[in-house]
Amino acid sequence: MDRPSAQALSDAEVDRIFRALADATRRDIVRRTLTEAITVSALAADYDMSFAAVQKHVSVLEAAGLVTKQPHGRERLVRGDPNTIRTAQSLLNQYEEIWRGRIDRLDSLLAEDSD
Amino acid sequence: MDRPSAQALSDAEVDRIFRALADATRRDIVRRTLTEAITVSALAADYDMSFAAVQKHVSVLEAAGLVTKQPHGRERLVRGDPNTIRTAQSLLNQYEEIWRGRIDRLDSLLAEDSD
DNA sequence: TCATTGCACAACCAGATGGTTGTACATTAC
DNA sequence: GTAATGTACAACCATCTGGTTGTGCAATGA
Repeated sequence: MDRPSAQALSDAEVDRIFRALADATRRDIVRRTLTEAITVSALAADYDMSFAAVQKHVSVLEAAGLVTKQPHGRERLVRGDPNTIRTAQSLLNQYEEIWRGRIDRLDSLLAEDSD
Repeated sequence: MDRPSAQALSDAEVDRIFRALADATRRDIVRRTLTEAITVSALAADYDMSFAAVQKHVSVLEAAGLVTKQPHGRERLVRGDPNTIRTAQSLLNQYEEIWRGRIDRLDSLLAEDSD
């Protein structure tokens, strides 16, 4: 089995998820916002780059579905989305299963041989 | 627990792994080479791009550790590396655990309240 | 031997990425 | 009311990315 399974993602969506994860600052933002919602400016305060740069990182994460942004007065609360993380996990699981499938095939080959 | 755990990867290494996965052609190459070793030219035959382009994709995957290239006469056998897949999985697991940790903390808060 | 095949590598190009600064605007604080 | 804060967004820039073509060379096949 493969999990309740995310409904067929397009290549572009998968691209966006992995690409969003391929940056240390963005991974850090995900990490921090998984435990609690944090405003963009509170996030930005901890990185050695401009507010606008952090804003861009957040928007890349948002486009990938890894975080959501919720308006709260003039602030925007950023929260990590565990569902998209699980989507990525299940994608990687598929590769591992393909690999395990190969092993199974080798096994049955051996079984045939010993017939 | 977290798996036998990959030995501390640098940010750059993690970047490379996720970046390599953020391209549909490269994901397809990984998929195909997990079940059997395939030469670069055999891989290239199935994509609508030049041999050199596929060569580049393979080298991105190789730099990320997602495939290995083994010389075999004038050919190069490409095989997917399940270990690096598992490394990526365990990275994603960490995020899920962080999220679960948040839940646990909420639970203990509730527990305190009911004291 | 010599043509063909498989690969490596360099140069080049358009477009994406990751950063910057600057401007504008809504919300909150004083 | 006015200043300060938090965000959005555009323009700009250097570098990276993903493709191309072309050249060279080693291994294989005829």
